[in-house]
Amino acid sequence: MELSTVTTCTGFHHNLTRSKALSFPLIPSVSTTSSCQRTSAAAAAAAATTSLVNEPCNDDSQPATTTRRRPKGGAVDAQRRQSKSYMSRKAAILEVQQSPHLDSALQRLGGMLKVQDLNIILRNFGEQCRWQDLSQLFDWMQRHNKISASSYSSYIKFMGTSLNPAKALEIYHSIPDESKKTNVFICNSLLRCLVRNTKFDSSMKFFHKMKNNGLTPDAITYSTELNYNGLQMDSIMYGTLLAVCASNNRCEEAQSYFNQMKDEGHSPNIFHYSSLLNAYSSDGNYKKAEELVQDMKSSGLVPNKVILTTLLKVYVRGGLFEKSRDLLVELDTLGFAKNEMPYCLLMDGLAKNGLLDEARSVFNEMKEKRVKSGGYSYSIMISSFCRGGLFEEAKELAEEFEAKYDKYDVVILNTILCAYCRTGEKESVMRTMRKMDELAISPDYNTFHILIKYFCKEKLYMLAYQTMEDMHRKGHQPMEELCSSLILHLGKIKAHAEAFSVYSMLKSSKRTMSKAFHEDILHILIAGRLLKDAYVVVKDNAELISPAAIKKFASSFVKLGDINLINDVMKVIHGSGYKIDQELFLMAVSRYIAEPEKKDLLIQLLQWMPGQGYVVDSSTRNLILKNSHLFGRQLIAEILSKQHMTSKALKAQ
DNA sequence: CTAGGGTTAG
Repeated sequence: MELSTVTTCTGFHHNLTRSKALSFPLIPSVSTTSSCQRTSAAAAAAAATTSLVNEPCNDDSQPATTTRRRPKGGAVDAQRRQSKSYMSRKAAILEVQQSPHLDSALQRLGGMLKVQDLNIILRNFGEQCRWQDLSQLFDWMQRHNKISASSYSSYIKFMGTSLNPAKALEIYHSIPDESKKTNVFICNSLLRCLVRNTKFDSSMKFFHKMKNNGLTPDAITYSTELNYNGLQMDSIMYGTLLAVCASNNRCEEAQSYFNQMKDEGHSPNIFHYSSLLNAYSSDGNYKKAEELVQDMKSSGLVPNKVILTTLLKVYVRGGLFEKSRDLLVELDTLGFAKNEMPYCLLMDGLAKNGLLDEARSVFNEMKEKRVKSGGYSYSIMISSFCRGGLFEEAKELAEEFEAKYDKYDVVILNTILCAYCRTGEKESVMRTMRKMDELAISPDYNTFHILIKYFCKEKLYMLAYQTMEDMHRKGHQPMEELCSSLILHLGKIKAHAEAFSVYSMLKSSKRTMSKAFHEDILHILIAGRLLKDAYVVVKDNAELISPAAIKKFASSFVKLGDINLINDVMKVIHGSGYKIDQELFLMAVSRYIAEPEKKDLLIQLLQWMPGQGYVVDSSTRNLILKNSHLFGRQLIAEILSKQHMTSKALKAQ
């Protein structure tokens, strides 16, 4: 019955893919390829890639001097001499690195070492986190004037990793050579150090908990470019730092850098004010924001479009919609509201505070004024309508957007896709997916999420499953709720292996998993007779599974599972605290009697039992005795008598 | 060369 859904689903799947030769990476490969075939193909591809990648590595592992350059004639001698000096320096490098008394080692060997040799040692100390030695060596290098730009760069970099930005700044300011101060490597190192150190929760600053937000490359790029131009290093670097803090909601750090730069005698420019203002927007701190704008005005700077728009953002985030509206009017009068940005800020804020009607009227007002839109406002309104449950209106707006504009990115496509999915416009959903494919816009986490939810709603569970597989392959981690509902549906349509695959995807991701999850998949695996997988689930999560489910699993496994694993299963469930009952022992014994060539396993089971406090009951005992010729009468008699003694001892207690 | 906007979430 329920399998008909799968057929429908495959049909739809065909419809979906037939229209074009598809590069759309989201659409699962045609149903003739089973998931496991695809997996092995992927594995083969991966293996091929690996071997390609590894080959040059093998070459590299050969001794470089013998296979690489082979100088001819007189060059050989020169190289030999060079090598000789290099060899002795190399030995000295090692000795300094390994010496327990760094100072005396430097006194003895420092003289023969070149700056680049000392840099090697410096980097070695840094990589080994030998901060004490690192500072000591750097000190020595400074004092003996054996120092290069590369030394500064490395040292500052390691001050970043050892979470000492203050020291890094101190060193940077102590550089005597002006040209070194604008050296691109040194500046990048310093910036990296500072940026890294702003990623710490301000309250936890001294506890050094790293957070990753991927902003470093931008900062490095900025710093690289600005160094080539050699302009106003400090001021601009502070600008970058403030921007980084602001966009990471690091209000306090932004504040402290702002103060620090003032302390150092730099007067903040409009960029610095703007970034700090933006930092205040994250918690809607309008009091501080207004103070800052006042401060800025009294320093002689006139608020420009960016400042006023950012202030609007502060008001919106603070939920001050009266002030926001007034400011928008002001922006408009000043000619600063010619594009949609300030309207977007307000609309989004209104809608997210449940004021959908007001958001709509701002949107209409904006359209009446013929304000230029790049599609952002549509994106905001369509998703707001979806959030508010106004799916028809969302769909109409999506259609309006498609009719009016021809500019797409992954966000607007996700937004309209969501609108069409919520209203169940199958044709429009497919058209949007095709559009994504044609425009070579690759689906992201949200695209997958929207589609999987849609396929589930349409009861196209296999399609939902294939989409989730794709999602997983692309490295996105699906949400637990989505996985759990899909797993239950796959179980119901008897797609047991697929359900288990979804379970495995979630398990391999870093997401948390609710306790009930393991038991849910266990029931599905038992129903699908996938008992080996069920065994793995039980083995790994026995303490999270109820005794009732363990019992169900155990009796299924002992009855129908791999006979070679029955004893292992017994040990695992016993080990988890489950008390094995007589029924289960009887079942196991019956399996072994039916397959006498597994007699060793029966013997092992019977020998294992007394140690765990188990003995067979009389009916199982009789069954064994009746068949003892299959197993060796003598041995059986011995084992059973031992069990009998254990039983007596247990009763006596 | 440093500043401001949107997509999920039952």
